[in-house]
Amino acid sequence: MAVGELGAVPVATILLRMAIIPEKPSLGGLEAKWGADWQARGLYRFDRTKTRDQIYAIDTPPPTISGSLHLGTAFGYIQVDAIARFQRMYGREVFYPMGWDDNGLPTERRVQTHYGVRCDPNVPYDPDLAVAPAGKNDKAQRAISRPNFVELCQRLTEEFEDDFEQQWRTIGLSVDWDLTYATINDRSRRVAQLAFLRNLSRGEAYAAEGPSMWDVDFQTAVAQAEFEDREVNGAFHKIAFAAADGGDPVEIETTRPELLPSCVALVAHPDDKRYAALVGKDVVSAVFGVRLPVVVHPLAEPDKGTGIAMICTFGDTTDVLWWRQLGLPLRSVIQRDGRFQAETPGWLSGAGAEAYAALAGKTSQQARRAVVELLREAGALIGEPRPCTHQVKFFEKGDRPLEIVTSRQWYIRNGARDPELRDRLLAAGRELRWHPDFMRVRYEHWVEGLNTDWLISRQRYFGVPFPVWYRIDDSGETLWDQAITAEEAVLPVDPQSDAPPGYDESQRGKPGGFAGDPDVMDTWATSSLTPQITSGWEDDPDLFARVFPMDLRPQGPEIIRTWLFSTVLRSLLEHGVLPWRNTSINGWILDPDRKKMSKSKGNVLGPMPLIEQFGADGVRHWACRAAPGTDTAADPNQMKVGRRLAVKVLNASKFVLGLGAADVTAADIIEPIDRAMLAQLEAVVADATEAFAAYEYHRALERTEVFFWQFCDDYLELVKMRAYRGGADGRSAQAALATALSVLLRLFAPVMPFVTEEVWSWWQDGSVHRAPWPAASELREAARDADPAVLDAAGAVLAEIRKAKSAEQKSQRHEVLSLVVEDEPDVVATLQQAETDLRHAGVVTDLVFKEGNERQVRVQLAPDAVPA
RNA sequence: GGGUGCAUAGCUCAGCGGUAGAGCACUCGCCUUACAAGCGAGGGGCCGGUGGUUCGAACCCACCUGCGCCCACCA
Repeated sequence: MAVGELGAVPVATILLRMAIIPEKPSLGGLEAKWGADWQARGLYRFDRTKTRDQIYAIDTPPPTISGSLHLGTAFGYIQVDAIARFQRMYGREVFYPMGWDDNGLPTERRVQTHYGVRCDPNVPYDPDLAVAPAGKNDKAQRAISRPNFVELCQRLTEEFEDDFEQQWRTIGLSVDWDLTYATINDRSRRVAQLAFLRNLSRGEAYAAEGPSMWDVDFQTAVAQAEFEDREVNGAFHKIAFAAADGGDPVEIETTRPELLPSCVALVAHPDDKRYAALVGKDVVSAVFGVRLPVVVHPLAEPDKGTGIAMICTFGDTTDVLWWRQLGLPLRSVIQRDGRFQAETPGWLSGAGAEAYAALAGKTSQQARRAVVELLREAGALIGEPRPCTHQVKFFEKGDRPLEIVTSRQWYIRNGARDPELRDRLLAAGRELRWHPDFMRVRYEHWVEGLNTDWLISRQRYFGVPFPVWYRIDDSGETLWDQAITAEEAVLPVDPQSDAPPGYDESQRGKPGGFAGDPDVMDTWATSSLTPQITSGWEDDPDLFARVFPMDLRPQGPEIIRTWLFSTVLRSLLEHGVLPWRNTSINGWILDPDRKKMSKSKGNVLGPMPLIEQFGADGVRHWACRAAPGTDTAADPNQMKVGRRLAVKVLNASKFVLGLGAADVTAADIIEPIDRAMLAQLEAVVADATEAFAAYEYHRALERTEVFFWQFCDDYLELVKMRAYRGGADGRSAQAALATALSVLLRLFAPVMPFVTEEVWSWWQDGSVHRAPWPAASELREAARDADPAVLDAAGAVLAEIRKAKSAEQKSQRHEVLSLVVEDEPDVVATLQQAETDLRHAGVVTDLVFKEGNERQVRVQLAPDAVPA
């Protein structure tokens, strides 16, 4: 990308117009003032006449709609906004939509607690249902119909969406609010169903009956990406199995004795000599008396437990693997509600069947105690259970361990069982540009570690339904393998209320009729399509051609395996290309104790109170000081820094623009120190531009900020008097100051949009956010042949003068009677070019330069005035 | 168990092969015609540990320690 060659300002352009400066400039109220102005002007509205090469398209993460905006969320979005603002000023038309992730479980949960209701699909729809927010002590949840429940979900999310939009505007996000979408709206449901049907027709999506991880509280299947391990207390139980041929009993250890009735085999490692003689023989399970084979498998670990384990259907995912590979029978007893089935399983009889009566209807926990008691009575429990802690899989939003339940579910192929697809996904990960680059390996490890296809169906209510129905044969049996799919043109559909093609509603649930698919899609099955949703895929081909594939996907590190991965997958399957060229991964926000902020820890800081205190620019500055992917402490002390900078911008601008000369031009810049300052600024522009273009907004800010403080402390102090005085050399300072101010405001604009816009409005037409990004060429002419050392050398001498005054505890306006500066000849020659400014800035009466070997500055202060 | 990132001043972080930096906090000054929500000056560091590469290491390599995050088949 060519850097810094846009928008050169002709030399003769008038730099300093009449400025209208408020009496007392202040940061107060800038968010409201400019937020409303930008909205009224449509400043960030996307211009869709631009072509793909002129456009910069961002696939903004749709935040989950919750009660209040989290500082960590704001942190990431601010960084992206700085990039968006840079790209816009740099000449790209920015496609910057915002979405709301409002489908799925979090919303259902909120509706349940907010209104005190629960969804019961058997309850009829009530068009006049009146609900009010539940009181604190309302424990009972009223059962309402699915359509009523979904309506409440939509009502609640709309309230939150308005609130969120207001907060984002206050933070200064430059998104185009006309492009807002929600993951549950018609467009999103249409895209999700359309993409699913395409996957289905190409064989990439399929339904299968089989064991899957199941949350017994939510009563839904969950996907691999949503598991998490938690440490729980458990115990090893040593259990004896009798040998069927009357030989020695076999001892196994298990943390889940309640699964004993589900045991289908014992397994040992093929090389384990201890059990070699047993293999191929049968054993009999304790208490339940079921005859079971002893089998071998390489995944059995000789050093775990007793080295021989029981295989149950199903205790963990290894059981599933063994069950599949060894062709074992299915003996599940745990139902979808997490309880042991009421009827006695068919494989139990006699004493085993009697024993089962003690388990029927119980939860896993209750059944465990019952089984331990039965084992103890039967003398099959060897010793007492040994307490231990171990990792158990939970649904990340769940409270009880996941069970494995057999059910019919929808899947999308993700490379877990397809090496060719896996390789394509890995290649895509290498092609994508990651910021920072080390985040790439998280993606690679996830793809390499996948072991099941992506389970996309959920047995929930508020989500995108599968656009599928099933025939019911004449005997009333639902034919699950005979799916009727919706026609693309009519999407979105709800198979619970719409009839499939060729049927009418009266045939629902009847022999010879149809049944709608009862499930909804996992939220990621929709949000993996955000590029397609926003870019008008299939419905607006003109827009699609202009923005897809997009430029940037910003997001958090924890959802690389879900959102990022699934978006790449869907795009690869549907379009054969990456959905975007770059991804930027933000870091975590930690509280000042270095712990990750989370609601459960109660250490969450809201961004709005901080904006009250430090201004949006202050909070934005804090966020933009952090490198992409780097964790940052939420330290209000650091936000003071940004606020201070914003105030400084205000005051320095007031000084420069208050000089009042209306007609200076770049041709007026003649003084060496003025040209030196602009030469240094030229380098700043080049560096900042390069950094921004490489997604290193923090480097751009740092470089600009360091320059700006030096500009204020040294250059501005040195030339102040000359600028006040006017005349040819005064005009030089005025022109240089105006030039620098214009450039600096634009360099700061992406990070601090409010204060820069405020100052810009004092003396420029239009918005700073649509002004051209400063180009090095703007400064090159004025800075030609400059010696940048003049400014540094003069600044160093000024520092010596200040030091002397400080040491004597005198004011900086105190007169210096005599200043003698000795240095090497070329340095002296350089310094002489700034002599007048040095005299004025230091209040020096007598200044002498001497040539010598090393720097020596002698400062003699005037005596205190005798009080009159 | 594997992977990955971090470890520099009291705090938050830059620096990533050539004499230790910034901001905050702290100390001492200063009403100075942009700014007292300001300005100036100052104190403060065996750059986590141990080895190695190099003329030279905060920086490169190896190992170790501590913290965070991601993943793993968890009997």
